[in-house]
Amino acid sequence: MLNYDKTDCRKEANVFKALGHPTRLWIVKQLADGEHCVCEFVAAVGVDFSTISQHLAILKRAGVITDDKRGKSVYYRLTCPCILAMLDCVEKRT
Amino acid sequence: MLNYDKTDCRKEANVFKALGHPTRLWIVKQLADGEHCVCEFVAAVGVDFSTISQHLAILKRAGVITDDKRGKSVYYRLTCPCILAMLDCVEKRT
DNA sequence: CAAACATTATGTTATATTACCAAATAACCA
DNA sequence: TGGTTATTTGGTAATATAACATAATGTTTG
Repeated sequence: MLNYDKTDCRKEANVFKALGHPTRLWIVKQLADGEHCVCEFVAAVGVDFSTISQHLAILKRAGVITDDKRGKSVYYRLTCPCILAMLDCVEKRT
Repeated sequence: MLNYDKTDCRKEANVFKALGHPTRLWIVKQLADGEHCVCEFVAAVGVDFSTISQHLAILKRAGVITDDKRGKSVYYRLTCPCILAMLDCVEKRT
């Protein structure tokens, strides 16, 4: 007999939700090879600084990425390599 | 230099988006051990048949699950075991 | 074939997300 | 210090999603 607890999967679902946006997923993929700065993302994606910043905040809140302020710039990187395995899994099926 | 193609990650992001809802993620977890029928989910979650069916359709469209009609019921199962590795990765970090 | 059951589709409303702008904050340099 | 660059925050409008009720479709079984 299956048993559902509403609060059970909320936090975990949030990680997937964070990855569930084309721009955010792209950002995560770029971080696979190493850290990047916010301005690089802004230049490549071609949206407002604030939009990228908001996407980064969502990924950070979900625990997928972490940041590091050096000089004038903020650099982001993945918190854990298993994220990459997840990407591989999804790439294989699409 | 980073390069962003808008259509690039859309389909892959859709897989994550499908998993990014508490009820849908719970459903996927239940399928980890083997197939289940729609009516089992409805009974456990306590929402409308149509709501569960809609969630299942989203997961199916994303390619995460597949269905199999036998007798009066429709049984769902995961399309690929690597989904489970993704769940493990996320569980470890939450 | 028709009744009964299981699932899907449609329309609607409440809520959540997205992206932009403008303003605030922070770090460096002249 | 004052100016410039890099980033975050808050407000807002357009769009997307979620959940429900109800209607429609499809299958099995009598």
